[in-house]
Amino acid sequence: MVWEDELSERKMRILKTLIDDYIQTAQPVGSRTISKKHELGLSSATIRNEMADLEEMGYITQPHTSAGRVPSDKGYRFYVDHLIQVETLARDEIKKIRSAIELRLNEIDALINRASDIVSTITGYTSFALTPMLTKTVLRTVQVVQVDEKRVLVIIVTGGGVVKNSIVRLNTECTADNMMRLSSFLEEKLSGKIIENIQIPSADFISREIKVDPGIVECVLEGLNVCLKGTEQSDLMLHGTTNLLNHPEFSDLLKVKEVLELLSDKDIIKALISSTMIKSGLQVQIGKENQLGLMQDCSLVTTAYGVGNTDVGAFGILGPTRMSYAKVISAMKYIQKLINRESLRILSEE
Amino acid sequence: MVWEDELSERKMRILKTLIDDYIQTAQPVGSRTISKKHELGLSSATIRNEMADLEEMGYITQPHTSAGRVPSDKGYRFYVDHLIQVETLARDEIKKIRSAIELRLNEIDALINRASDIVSTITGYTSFALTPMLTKTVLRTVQVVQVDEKRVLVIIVTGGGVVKNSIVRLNTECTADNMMRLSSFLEEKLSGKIIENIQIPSADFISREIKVDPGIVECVLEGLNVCLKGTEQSDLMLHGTTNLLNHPEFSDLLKVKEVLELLSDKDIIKALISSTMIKSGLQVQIGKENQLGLMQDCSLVTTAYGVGNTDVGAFGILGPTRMSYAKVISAMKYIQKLINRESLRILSEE
DNA sequence: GTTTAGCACTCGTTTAGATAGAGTGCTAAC
DNA sequence: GTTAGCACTCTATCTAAACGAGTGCTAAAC
Repeated sequence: MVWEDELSERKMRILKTLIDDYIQTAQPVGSRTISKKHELGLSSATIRNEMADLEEMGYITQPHTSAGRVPSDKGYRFYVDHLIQVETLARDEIKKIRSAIELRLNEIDALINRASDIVSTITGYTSFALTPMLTKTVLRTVQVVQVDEKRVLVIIVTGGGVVKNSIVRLNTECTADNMMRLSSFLEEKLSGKIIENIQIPSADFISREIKVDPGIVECVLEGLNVCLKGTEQSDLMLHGTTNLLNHPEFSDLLKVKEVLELLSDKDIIKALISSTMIKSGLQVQIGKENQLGLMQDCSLVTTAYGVGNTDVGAFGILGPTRMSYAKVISAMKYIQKLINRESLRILSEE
Repeated sequence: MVWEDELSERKMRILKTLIDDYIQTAQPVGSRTISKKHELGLSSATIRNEMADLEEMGYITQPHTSAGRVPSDKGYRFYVDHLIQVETLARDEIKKIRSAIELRLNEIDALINRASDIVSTITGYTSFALTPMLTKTVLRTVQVVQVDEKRVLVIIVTGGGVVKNSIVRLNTECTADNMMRLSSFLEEKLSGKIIENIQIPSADFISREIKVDPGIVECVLEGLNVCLKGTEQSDLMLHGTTNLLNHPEFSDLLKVKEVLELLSDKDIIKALISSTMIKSGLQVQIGKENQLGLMQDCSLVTTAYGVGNTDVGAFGILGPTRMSYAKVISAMKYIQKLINRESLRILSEE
């Protein structure tokens, strides 16, 4: 096995040209094509020799003897790590993105939804987004509201204007006055705190403090807990699922079905994305690098977004291994920057 | 053109046999197949004659000269209206349905979601459901809650335990006391009423009545309106989208893409279903009978569900024209009955 | 030593023609 | 009215041949 450093300048140029061409055409690329279409000033024979080397090193492969070469996962990896030149987005693409993001939406979920949508239409692949975990934002308000004699509604408003609520059934009746006292007690003790740091006082303590039946307090706290738990779950959004079908690698119906079925299982996709959130910054998973056996012909480009220095969610795009990495990466980076800015505005106090 | 009444007993039997067979095999059915596989006691030649008649009358067609016959839309229509024998569900299917529906979910949306899911797995087609319009249920509670100096949260709880909320920004600061008065005023005036009958009092009137700045009242009422509007919108749920791909009529990738794209446009599907909600009871739209050009090879079986006598939502299944109507219809009827019963429990006062 | 032209060879793809088979309509007999 | 028989039609499948893109190797040129 030869070291990557030993890839000569020329080999790298040839590899890049080959991958660029393959990304465009989806057809195995021959030596003649490379020497003709792209001005390297080399004959096809020379390129043939170099390609034989590249194949031996594992960067490219031959589908069969008399076909051109196709990049391997290792080839793509090298391409993404060293050869890619970041594309600048077209002016109208930038405009599209900006106008979509800068609509001054007041809900963070809507913002993320929109961002995911735009990134899928611009790249032409499938995009997904994980709405933010709100556990790192502040709790703005807690309120307990009576619905009828035996049911109350617990509501919290988090930073980002996201509202979570939960209806709980009490085992004994409760007066409006009691509820009010409980409500303002919780409001006073909890609002303004970072959600994940919140320690809910014990039901007994509260009960003594404000003279409300402990059973009732217990139930309400349970509802509150559900609300707080709700801030941990983030929703998955998908856009442009059918974009996959535009690419020849999905011309096999069986494969299409497999992938679409996989995509409709939100839990799997969530797990897949969450796992990439550990490292921050943009990440590219090429082919078999991702965990899912069924998606070995796909690549995943993901990035976390956040507020200040804390990542709260992630989004990314899914496409065939032969994807236009340059374009995808540049679009993602740009959108991520905008999201970070906007979410800062929404999630932190204005 | 011959009248439908003139279809002889024997022609009807042949038509039914043909459609039954075609539904199973998806292959054009020949005269020999009919005479052999199914005991009509007639030779293929006789059946050929009858089939020629049926073709002339428009119930069946020939894809090409030397192929068997295939039911036309008209044929399916006659089949559904007159020939179908309602299938009884298998015992384990009934069990599946019952245990899914009778989980005693407390939110109507979750119930509908589950029902839609189960109907898609049982039939093997794609199912969709429109969550109920809640405008005909009572408003249980209205509450106005202060989030910070300049923002308040308006919350309503409807019958069925569905909570809608809206955050509004005030143009002037507001005291907690004012909010409280406004909140209890609205609660007193509006709660207990059927939502669609609610007439919101004018801001001026309320302002005079409880001595709160009219600008503030105005803003809050706007939020309230958003909440009430929210009860009119029903959500669309889809299940088993990829089931479509199991059927040979969707072996063409282009068609698959078209249909999937159509399905991902929720507004179009909503409109499609809503239009069938006008008539109550189970409805079957066969082939070109539906409005959407792209879905001319599909059939739609829909039914409204409701509480008591008022329909509040709809659900249904989408499959190829060659679908197993008997099975679908029996499953749908059964589930509809269960939903009606359950939703009555959830939506009306207990 | 590197590059290139030339050539034989491989192997998948396309094309055309032949074949098989399913199904029909019609006629004549039952 | 029903059925057996037969000629005919048309599609789907199979086969073989031609095609062509691309390679590796060798020997000559730079």
